[in-house]
Amino acid sequence: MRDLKIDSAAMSNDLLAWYDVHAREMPWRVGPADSAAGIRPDPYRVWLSEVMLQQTTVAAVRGYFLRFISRWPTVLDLAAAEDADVMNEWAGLGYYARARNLLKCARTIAADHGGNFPDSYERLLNLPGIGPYTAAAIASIAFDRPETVLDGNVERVMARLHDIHAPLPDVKPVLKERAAELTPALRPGDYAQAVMDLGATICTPRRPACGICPWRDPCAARAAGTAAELPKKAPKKPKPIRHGIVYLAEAANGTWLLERRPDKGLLGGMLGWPGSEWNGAPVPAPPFEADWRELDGEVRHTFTHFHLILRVMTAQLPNGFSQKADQELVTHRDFSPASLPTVMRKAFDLYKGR
DNA sequence: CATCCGTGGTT
DNA sequence: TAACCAAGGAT
Repeated sequence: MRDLKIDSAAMSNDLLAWYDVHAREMPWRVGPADSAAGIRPDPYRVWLSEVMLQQTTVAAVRGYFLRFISRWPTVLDLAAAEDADVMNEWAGLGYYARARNLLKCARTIAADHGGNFPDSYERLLNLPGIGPYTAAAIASIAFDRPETVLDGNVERVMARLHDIHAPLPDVKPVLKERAAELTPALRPGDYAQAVMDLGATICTPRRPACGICPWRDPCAARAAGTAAELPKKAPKKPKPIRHGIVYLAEAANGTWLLERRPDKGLLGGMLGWPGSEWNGAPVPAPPFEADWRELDGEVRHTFTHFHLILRVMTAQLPNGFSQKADQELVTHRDFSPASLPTVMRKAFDLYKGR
């Protein structure tokens, strides 16, 4: 097996040359020309975008990022925000622990770091919501430090470049080593984004465009004809089907009864409809006694580790209803389906379209 | 360390 | 349509 170390400088140069021409435009990104001239992006924007991009596509993030930046232009603005405002703005993006940790992190930056992000991998790693990937991404992209990012793109590119057939996630440390060998001392931030752009646009999961890849010559999987089947992954567990019942109660004046879910667990910290537990055989749990009517149809939604089928009940919210601790009466004026997690919005859509 | 944690687009 | 996939982190 040839030693890629010998060619690593040439390879990173080839990739950067490709990136100089093909870098994708993103609202949080400083283009390669400006970056090469020494202009760094705002660390706040890099951090915000990287957290939003965790397990999430660029297309889905773009609008959320622009709305957050518009509403909270600096990390100090975000640190001073109300919890509910941030959670409402995050609604629909998923993985809601990210939003809770985002606020924790912003407040830590404000209280302990004078409003400035630390510029080293180690100190970034200590902040809530920042793991190995995000710490390396911020250190390299915002501060141009030669840290190695390892995300799904980089894993795929390295597995193919070296024709590694051992399955993820066990092989991850090996891929990290291979990636580190290629990380250049010059323009490491651009390099990090270049590898990820390469994975997103050319070295794609299916049907990689090997013919136009800047690394087509050194790629071992291309030579072996195995690129499309890499990286190998451990088989996934089947998703069970769970059932639940939600209760939509609207008062005559248009006020809705909602519940703020506990911070931990599924949809933690988000607003939702009162309802049963979600399991094999849900026990009805109406929030008040009434003549509940079941809507035709059902809500189907798939979470990370289970499928959910919801029955939707409706009744009129009585005048003078006194809510419990975690319940909220949201007036017609304040009610916005967009501030609900998607499964809850689906239940509302079923009601609206009845 | 295995499990938990969303969502929308693509194939 | 069911499965796969995406700029992962916390516990």
